[in-house]
Amino acid sequence: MPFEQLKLKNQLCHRLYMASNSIARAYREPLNELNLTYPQYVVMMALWEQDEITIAELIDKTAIDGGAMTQILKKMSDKSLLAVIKDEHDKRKRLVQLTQHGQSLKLKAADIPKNILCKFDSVDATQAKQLMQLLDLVVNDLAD
Amino acid sequence: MPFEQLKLKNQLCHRLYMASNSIARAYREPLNELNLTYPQYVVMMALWEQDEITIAELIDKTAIDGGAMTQILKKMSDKSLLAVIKDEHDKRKRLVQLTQHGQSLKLKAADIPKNILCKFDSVDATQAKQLMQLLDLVVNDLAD
DNA sequence: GTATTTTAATTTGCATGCAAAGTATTTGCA
DNA sequence: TGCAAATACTTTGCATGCAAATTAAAATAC
Repeated sequence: MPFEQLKLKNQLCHRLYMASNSIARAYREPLNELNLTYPQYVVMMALWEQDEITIAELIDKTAIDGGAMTQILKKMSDKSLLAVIKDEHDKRKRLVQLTQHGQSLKLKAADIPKNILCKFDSVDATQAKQLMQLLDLVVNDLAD
Repeated sequence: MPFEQLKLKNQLCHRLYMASNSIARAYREPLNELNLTYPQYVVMMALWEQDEITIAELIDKTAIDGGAMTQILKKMSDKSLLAVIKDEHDKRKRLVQLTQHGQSLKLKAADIPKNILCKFDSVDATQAKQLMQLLDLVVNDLAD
């Protein structure tokens, strides 16, 4: 069959595109209640794990684009979720620090993962873990 | 361990986010040579499979947002890849039709999938198929 | 047969993702 | 010491993804 490799049903990239958009869409409602967008939620998760890190470290952990990160942090700062402060040791760097409000939001977010997971009727824990491992392989192979 | 469910390393959504962005980034270079963006490439693949379909069908096949589709088709039309024509039977609908140029681009695109696949050192064909099946489960479970 | 509802697209406003250019510091090296 | 190269961010311009409002036409209801 000619051009079989160009059919949409055979494209891993298109599956990833759809799956990524689908799951981001699924997060929209619960995140709206926290007044967070999905990338902002990712930033929050990174900071809940480790607070007061540089923007570069945040970019490394989240894989969010640097140009976008500046804007995202500005909006989050405007919402008093975090503050961006100067690093006195290296004035090129800036440190990101959660506010009390930002820290306290962790409690309200705690139920979100479970509420998303319960939408998966066909994917059990084993398959989810397997999926994550395969995605890690993809990401690593494509890393510069 | 408290809040384990909020750690980035446990988030399927973040894996999908990174994998989807990574692979879209990998397509950028080869697609630049065809003067196509990734969503435009998806539209082309859909049309190479079946030409002269309605915008709604194209949205259904590609899972591209309707609002974005209008803009994408306009740009592709400006590049003479396709034409959007009225459906005489139902004046609400519009049909998308590849131009000769659009059709001929299929030949130049034929090698792209292979060139992307060869970047995957750690993912063999079996794993790729498995990954696609798992992604299909995710997409189906999250479908409205 | 006309009003209501549904369907198909477009438009608008906001939030990224990304490449490329620009700015401020710090490093490293001659 | 002095300056080129590397770092850490920010800014800008373009292309979506998405929700919500809008427009046009067809399908249904009464």
